[in-house]
Amino acid sequence: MVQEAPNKVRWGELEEDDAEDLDFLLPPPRVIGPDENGIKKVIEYKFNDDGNKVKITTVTRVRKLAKARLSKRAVERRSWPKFGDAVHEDVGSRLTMVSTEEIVLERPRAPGSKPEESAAAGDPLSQVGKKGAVLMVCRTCGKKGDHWTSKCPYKDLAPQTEAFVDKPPTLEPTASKSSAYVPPSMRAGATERTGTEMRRRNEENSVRVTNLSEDTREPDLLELFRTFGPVSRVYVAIDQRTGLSRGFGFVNFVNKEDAERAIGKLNGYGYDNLILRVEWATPRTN
DNA sequence: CTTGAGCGA
Repeated sequence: MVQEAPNKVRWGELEEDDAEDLDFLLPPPRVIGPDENGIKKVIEYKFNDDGNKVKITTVTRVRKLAKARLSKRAVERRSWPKFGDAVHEDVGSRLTMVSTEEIVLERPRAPGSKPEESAAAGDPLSQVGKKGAVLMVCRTCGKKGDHWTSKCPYKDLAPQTEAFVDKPPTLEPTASKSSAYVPPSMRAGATERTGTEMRRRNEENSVRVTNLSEDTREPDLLELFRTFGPVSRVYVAIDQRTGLSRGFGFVNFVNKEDAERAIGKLNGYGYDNLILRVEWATPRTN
């Protein structure tokens, strides 16, 4: 007869899978080292298949190579105190953490914000749409109520820096305080020229270039034509589907004489193993 | 063979 103590473990009844549950009965594993020579000892205890307690000592040698790979600075950093969000962390020895702080980026006119807040009170353009008076504002010359950007008489003109040097705007006494933009045609000394004349002149200075090689781009055309005088625009027709050049383009000159000379010199000119055709362009049909 | 794309009421 065997008297059973209530909590006594009966080895024979143990399932194999439950064996690990008894690990708490074993002494805790001990780690010794690594010492000067890189020798590290791990002593742990296990139950063997017969249910007997055994002591297992594992001796390993810490690879010197890994030690050598650490830079002096890296070793130094290990003794630093933690900082940032990692201060409250005790995971491993990590010094830093990815910050979870939220940083809000300000966008001008973010969706949902009130546009009125950003509009200056004294800005005349802020009144656009309120009174319904000024609706057309040209983005090229800034003229209000006159024309859209697409119809601007100055849109094909090259930036004329010399115009400001040669003819500084003579402001009328009443307007002397304001620094309002004065279009070149309104300035003192400007030659008499109506808007329609300017428009027509610039359309007519448009030169058509055909028989371009496939890989000719706008910068190439500009390089070729700018030797004759200031160029206000270059355009190479691109096939939207293939992205390749369609073999023709346009060059607009500021001065008609330059365009004439370019036509005379470059028509029949060999360019990229093709013979260029350069002639006046007929106005675009809209 | 061959004459342009795309913005706002």
